[in-house]
Formats: sequence, C-alpha cells, structure tokens
Amino acid sequence: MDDFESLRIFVCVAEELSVTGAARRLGKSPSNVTTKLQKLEANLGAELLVRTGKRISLSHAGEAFLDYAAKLLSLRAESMHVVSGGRTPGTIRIGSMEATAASRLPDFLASFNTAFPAVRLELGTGPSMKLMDDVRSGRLDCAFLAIPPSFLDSALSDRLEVLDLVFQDAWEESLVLLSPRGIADQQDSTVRTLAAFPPGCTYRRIAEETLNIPESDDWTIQETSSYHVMVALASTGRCVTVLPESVLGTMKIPETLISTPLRRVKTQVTWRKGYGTPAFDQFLGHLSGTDFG
Amino acid sequence: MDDFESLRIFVCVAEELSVTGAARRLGKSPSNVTTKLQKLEANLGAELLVRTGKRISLSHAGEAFLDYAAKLLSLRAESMHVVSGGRTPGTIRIGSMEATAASRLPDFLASFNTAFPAVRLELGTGPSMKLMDDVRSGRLDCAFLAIPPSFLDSALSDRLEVLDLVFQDAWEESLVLLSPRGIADQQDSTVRTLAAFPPGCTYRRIAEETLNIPESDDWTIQETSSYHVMVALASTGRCVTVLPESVLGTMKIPETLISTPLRRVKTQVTWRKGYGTPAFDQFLGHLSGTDFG
DNA sequence: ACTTTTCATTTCCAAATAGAGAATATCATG
DNA sequence: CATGATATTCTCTATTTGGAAATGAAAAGT
Repeated sequence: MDDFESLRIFVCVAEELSVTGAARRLGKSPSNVTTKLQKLEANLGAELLVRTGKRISLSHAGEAFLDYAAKLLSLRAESMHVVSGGRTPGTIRIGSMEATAASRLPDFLASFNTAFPAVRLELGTGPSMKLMDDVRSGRLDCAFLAIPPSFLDSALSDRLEVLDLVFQDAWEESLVLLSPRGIADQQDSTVRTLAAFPPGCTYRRIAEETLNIPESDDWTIQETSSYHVMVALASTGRCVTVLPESVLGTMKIPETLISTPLRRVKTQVTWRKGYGTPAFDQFLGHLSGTDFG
Repeated sequence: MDDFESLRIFVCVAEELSVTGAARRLGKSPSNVTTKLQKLEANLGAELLVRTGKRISLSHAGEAFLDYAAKLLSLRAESMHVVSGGRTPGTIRIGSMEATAASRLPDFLASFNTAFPAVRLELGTGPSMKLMDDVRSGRLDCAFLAIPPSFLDSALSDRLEVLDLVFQDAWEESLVLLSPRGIADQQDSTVRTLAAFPPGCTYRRIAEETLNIPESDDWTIQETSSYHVMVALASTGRCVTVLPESVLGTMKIPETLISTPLRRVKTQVTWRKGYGTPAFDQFLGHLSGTDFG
C-alpha cells in the first residue's frame, strides 16, 4: 500500500461498488481509479475486488482491508486535526440512542453546527450497550446513552471505572407508559404485549423490569425498529409501549392512547478517557453550555 | 500529510534526532529527508521539529504527531499482514513481567523464532497492571502477566470480562521468599525491609499481602529495578525479597541466602478479544504446544 | 438477434513529483 | 580561527501520476 489517496479511493469504490461512481465522487478520472486500485492490490499481494464481468464486489480480503483503510483514514484525519491545533477541520462521530436522536439531538446539533461550522458531525444510532462498545473500540468518538438503573445498583458501577470510559450526565428523560385508553392500571391490564426495540435497548430493559416481564411469562414482546411503529402498534389497542416523554412530544398521539409516567432515567454522554481533540472539546463545552430543561 | 514514507521518515528522524542519521538508516539522501519533512510540516500546517542551530528536537506538536505516526505505521503493517494472509511479514509486540522476560521467555521466544523466522518479535517489560492497559490500548498485542489472587477473589473476576481482553493460563510460578540465613520464620524475622519492584508489580503485591505489610507499619520497602539488585540487597542481610523460583534458577545465589516457598501464582497471557493476525495465531499455537514443566 | 448504453480497463502523453548529488550556510569544536 | 559536522537549498534526471481518448466487454433496450 502506498499512500492515503489510494486508501480513500479504495474506500470510495467499496462504498459505491463502482469505479466510475467513485471517480465522479472523488473528482478523478476512472482510469486513475482503476490504476490506483491495481497498484494497491499489487502492493498488498491480494485481490481486494472481485471483477465479475463489469460489476465489482468486495473479496474476503477486501472486506478485511476496508476496515483497516477506514481506521487509517480516520486516524490520519484525527492526527492532522490535533496537530494543527484545531485549524484543520475536525470530525466528531456521535452515537446515540434512537430516542435521543429523535428528540434532543436535532436542536442541539443544529445549534452546535451554527456555532462551530468547521466541525463535521456524523451521527449513528444503536442500543446503549453497542454504543458503549463502539466508543471503546474507537468506532465512535462519543455516545449518548442510558445505563439501566439495575446496572448502577449492581457491581457494574464499579466496572464502569475500569472501562477507560468517562461518563457525564447530560439530562434526564421522563419515561412514560403509552397504553390504549381504559387501561389505567398497568398491572391489571388485559393487554399483555409490549412493543419495544430489540434487546440491548435500555428503555426496553427498564420497561421489562417495571412491568415484571421477565418473571411473568404471559407477556410477549413485539420488536419494532422505530418509535413510529411502536406508537402505531399501540394505537391498534393490542399492546403497550414505553418511551421518553421528549419523544412523545415530537409526535402526534391519537386520542385513544394515554400516557402514564413510569420513572426518570438519566441520559449520559460517554467518551474514551484521555480523548480530546480540539473539535471534541468544543463539543463538550457546547453541551455543558446548553440547557435541556 | 501525504504518504506513509513521510511518516516513516519522520519517525526515524524523531528517534535519531538527526537528519543524516535517519537518512543513513533509511538508505536515503539527507536532502530527501529534509524535503520530506518540510513537506510534511507544510501539509500539517505545524512545526514538527524545532531547529536550533544544527541540532533538532521535537516540538510539542511533533511529540503528539509521533504517537499518531507510529500508530498509523503499525496499523498499516498489520493490515498488510492480515490481508496477505500471513505472507507479508508480521510483528508481535509482546509485553511481559520482568520475571517472565528473565526466565521463561528467552527459550520460548528463541524456539518460536526458529519455528517462524518470518515473524518479528518485540518485547518490553512492565508491571502487570500497565501491561493490561497497554494491551487494551493497542500498544501491545499481548502480554504475559499475573493477576493478584486477591483480585480474583474480589469482584474483579467479574470486571475482567468487561475489558474485552481474553486471558489464558500459561503456566504456574512458584513464588519463594529469599531471606538471609538464620531467619527461617519470616513473621518473627528481625529484618523488616522488603526489596521489591515499584507498585503495580503483582509479585510485590503478593509479598505485601503474605507478609501483612499493609497492616503493620514497621516494614519499609526498598524499591529496585531488577532482580539482580534485589538479590544483591538481600545478600547484605538487611532485607528479604520475593521472586519466582524460575528466576532464581537463572541466577547464582550466595550461600548466605535461603529460600522458602511462599505460594504458587498463575502466569497468564492476555490479548484483545477478536485480535487475530496470522502471526499471532501461530504464536498462540506455539505457546499451547510448549511445555513449561 | 441486434443495437445501444454503460462500465472497467488500457494506452498514450503531459505534468508533477521524488530523489540523488553538489553547493551553501550554519553551528559546534579543537 | 580553522575544521568538521550538519541541515538546507539548488539543480537535474528518472519515475510516477493522472487525465483524455481508445478499447473491450457486459448489460439493457428494441
């Protein structure tokens, strides 16, 4: 492998799965892209791409190398950003729970962006546990997540120190139970289905604990992929669901549904101990200076 | 920053603190080195080196960038090694306790090296806790260390799972107390000085626990930097010391010293979960196939 | 079945870049 | 003050890069 340009080209081709597409996106001629790819493969002594006719796809080695290439590129960008003291544009890769991305982040990120237009923001969502993992491994720079209260009681509060992660309280969410009208008393409800995100979601976990779902086996869980689906399912009257009040505020809720407060849960930001690029410091500063009511 | 060649040059210059020296080591002309450095600095928009007269030293930014450069280079080497399926030469960065490096590793590494001459080995020593940290952060690929038994009893056995590290038993060391002759009973010894490595060393910790040093404050600890010094100090009759029997076997011990068994301690190898380059797989295989009696 | 379009690759040429050597400037040292 | 060591600048050549057009080959359209 020779230079970073080749890596950028390869990553681009791998994303587009097209030489011409990548060439267009990079403002280069296709011939250039082809040649660079060939040289890269020659230097690595391995086929990165499988050419079947005129379509291309990633080989096994290509998949593996794509990981490395992405890591190398982001590490280089970070190094340039840090060394230049922030003059070079920085990127912040943010992870967040679905709920946070839906309710709190849009405004906040917009405000941060106007304050620091030079900083590029990348946002992805996932369950809290995966977020923590992604921050630890460096795939994310920071994440907004919630630690299940049951974890905090247990020995995990101890464990968190050992993760090399720093946690900082951001704000509190008020978790509410959304149920079809006429079922005020949750425990006695005849509805025994919970619509929730896949396992790993902290709010789902809290919902399960509060409703004693693990112990009683007459509950079924309907897994969904978005809050809109969750509300839609609840609207049918066949299930209840749990979500933060702030998310509720961003949606139109049918009259047939009523919400009852469940409990409050802290949202925290986490990042690797010692991680501090100029861009990220600005981000944290902006976060502290923002009031989330 | 442009290509990896510039990084290699910069790292080399930073190590030699000399342009001509680096040029010689890299088989390049000094002019080439100078030009590359200047271009690198121009691209980064920061001074990496401080030129005071004809001597050069690293600037603050240079120090920071050196870290990144080293990381980028080793990541590139790893990617090439992995992608080529092991045909490209691989490197294994091994960390180990002082004791292991002195007794078990020389033979083992030699035997591994003859079996797999293509794999480059790097070895550094440090206290167990630092080793764990270095493996986690990727500065090391694996480490030979000992977990204090008191940790295993406590909640830490739990914690270890969460570190994303894999642990594997390698062998057991027999820890012995080395004391001046005539002080068979350790507890009643008039000698109240322990020669040991700085804090962080597991064997020191075990020694402290066994001798009840934390509780009784009439002990003093003499910190040393090598087993030879430890034995030399004990030879004077003024202190006792604790070390593995296997280390003892590599040294000439004066007649005035006697050793009494203390306890057995497991040595473990650890590496990041999911880390597996061809070279490292061979290393682990060779380790499993070796008998350490 | 034949043409057209789309795409990757190859060829060719001009421009940029890298790299060695000689010359220069600058600082230590005897 | 001269000498030797060292970084840098300059200059010239070999190599590499990268785009335009040509080629070939596979889908898509008729």
